[in-house]
Amino acid sequence: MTEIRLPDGSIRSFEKSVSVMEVAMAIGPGLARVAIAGKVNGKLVDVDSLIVEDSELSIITEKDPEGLEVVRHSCAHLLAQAVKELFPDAQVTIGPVIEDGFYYDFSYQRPFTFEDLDTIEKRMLEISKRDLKIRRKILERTEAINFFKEQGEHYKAQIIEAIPSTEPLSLYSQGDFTDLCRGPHVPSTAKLKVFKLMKVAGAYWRGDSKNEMLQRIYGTAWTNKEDQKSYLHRLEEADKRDHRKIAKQLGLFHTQEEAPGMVFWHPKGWLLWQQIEQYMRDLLDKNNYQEVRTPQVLDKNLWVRSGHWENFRENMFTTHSDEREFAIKPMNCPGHVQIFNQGLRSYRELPIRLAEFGSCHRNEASGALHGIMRVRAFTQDDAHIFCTEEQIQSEVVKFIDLLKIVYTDFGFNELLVKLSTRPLKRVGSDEQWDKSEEALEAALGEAKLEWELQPGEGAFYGPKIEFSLKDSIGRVWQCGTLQLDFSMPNRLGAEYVAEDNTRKVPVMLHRAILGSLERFIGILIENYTGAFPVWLAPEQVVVMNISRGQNDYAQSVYNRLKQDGIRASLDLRNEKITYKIREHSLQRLPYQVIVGDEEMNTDKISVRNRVGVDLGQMTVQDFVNKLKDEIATKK
RNA sequence: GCCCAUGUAGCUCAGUGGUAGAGCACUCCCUUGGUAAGGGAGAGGUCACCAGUUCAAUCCUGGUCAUGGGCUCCA
Repeated sequence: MTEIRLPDGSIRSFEKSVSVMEVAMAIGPGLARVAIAGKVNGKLVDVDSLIVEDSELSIITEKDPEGLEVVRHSCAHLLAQAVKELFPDAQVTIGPVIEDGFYYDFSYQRPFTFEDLDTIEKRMLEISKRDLKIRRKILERTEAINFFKEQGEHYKAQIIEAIPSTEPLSLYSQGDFTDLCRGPHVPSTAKLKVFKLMKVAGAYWRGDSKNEMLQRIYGTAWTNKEDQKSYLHRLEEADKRDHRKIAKQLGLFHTQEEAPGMVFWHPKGWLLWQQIEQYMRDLLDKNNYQEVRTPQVLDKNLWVRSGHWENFRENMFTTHSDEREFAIKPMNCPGHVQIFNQGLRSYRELPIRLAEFGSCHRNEASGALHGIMRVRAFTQDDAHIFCTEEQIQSEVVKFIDLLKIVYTDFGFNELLVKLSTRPLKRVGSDEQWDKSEEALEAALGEAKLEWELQPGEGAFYGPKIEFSLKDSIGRVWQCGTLQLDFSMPNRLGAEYVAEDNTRKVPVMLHRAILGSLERFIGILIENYTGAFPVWLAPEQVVVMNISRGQNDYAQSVYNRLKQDGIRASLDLRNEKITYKIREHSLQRLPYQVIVGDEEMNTDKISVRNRVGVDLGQMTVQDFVNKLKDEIATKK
């Protein structure tokens, strides 16, 4: 007797062992038709796998998130099969599920082309139509290795050798194609109908640049056409938001060959930057930070002492003068410690919070650069808090409070938190790491945040908390960070006089809310598609005349707006009003002010907003009040 | 850094082994027009850079630089 408990709580009994599919049949033929996999006691299995003891079972269909994953995984196999049929010399390696799809890495003598992708995709459809049953079997280790070696699949053999001998080795076959795989898979290739190959790219075997470069084919897969369509649509929408494209259209900044990874900020882009910087400056001041400024170039010796020379050297630009070697700062922390070190500090002064809009340079790999999201010269909203161990928790909590305010003000309402612990390459003793990791956990608890653990992802000098935000189309961006450092203050000789008159080393918290201003602005551009809220918009209002007769009046309106601190511009060009409206609309200006004879005669203005709504006539003062209200509330 | 793709006017992009074209933008002229493109004329390019092949290279070949997509989501 085998008792199967279903998700609705009902129990079905079977004479003996029963397969997932048999249970589905027993429930109903409709369910059996759409069954893709089963979840037995929380573990995903194939539909033909046998249940030998009393278990909890849910039948997984296309409607379940797990079902979609299984479909994607099977699509990866379908891709591999198609490639093997078309290019028998290609060796298969791995083919996992990723967000929105899957990929498969192949070893092949030449890169795949877009034409190949087309051919492969057609073959995949064809194989899908063949309705090949997908079958699982378990093999002995040596048997499996020999099987793949005979097939010339040396990567697969390597993979097996790396699998712990305690685990069973399962193989999946569909037609003539067999792949090593943990599974589960859909019961037949016919279940795979909605997929699309997206791109080819090089990828190192096991992600290590010392290994062979494999050919990776990316695909997307869905359980129905509508989902795929909406996914492709989302990609298009994201593409429209591309900060590089919008920045060009709006004249915010540019980059050029002579300065790879560095940004030329244009007047409008710099205005946007300044809004953000000034906003942060005010907030930091209110929260008892003190702003400082430290040198760009510092003697190599200091970087040796700080540990950067050993741990970060490959990312540092260096220079020299006479016989001395210098490095351009990749981080602000050593500089801030130098300020802390001036004079004898008392515990009474702590915490000391030193902030800097610190301009840093890091020599990122050329292939890592990306628009202004990943650059070599960037500015952080950086600060270092020097405090006692007892103060850590409250400082972390205060920081989190501040960070929440900032994200909300910029229009981001969802916060994701990760705690990263000690990496392999690190400085400091294990005791220090224990202590610092515990302190961060405690603070997160106090701030009542949900968080995720990332073991081994900490900085070399301490554990860290990473704060990510979600943008208007659901993309996640990691921006804020808080890193605990028990090590650098000691290395750089920072100390204070404690209450008991002994000398103690302060704890240092590295922290940023926006991260890199460059990247944050990139995120803002994409989040708002360049249509910034009034408080951020580089140009808030344009004043336009209908015709020449109102030139002086338009000029006076413009002057009044400027007097009131509104970022206005004046467009008196000899063009039709429709033409001007179109141009400024494309520039995403929040408001357009139109003045013709009517307005001139009544000393009013006509106001039009960004989405084309005519707000009617009003006085300049009323308009200014409206704008000031929107600026103050950051709408 | 590595793999692939791309680099033509300010922008977006066509195009060809015989030294290049469109639209928009720009300049000038006409037009002074009430809520997303009025009309005309003109100017503008060492076809990323450096070599090579060729009678001839923007186009073919090689290299360099830059940009874009990937490169720790392990059977």
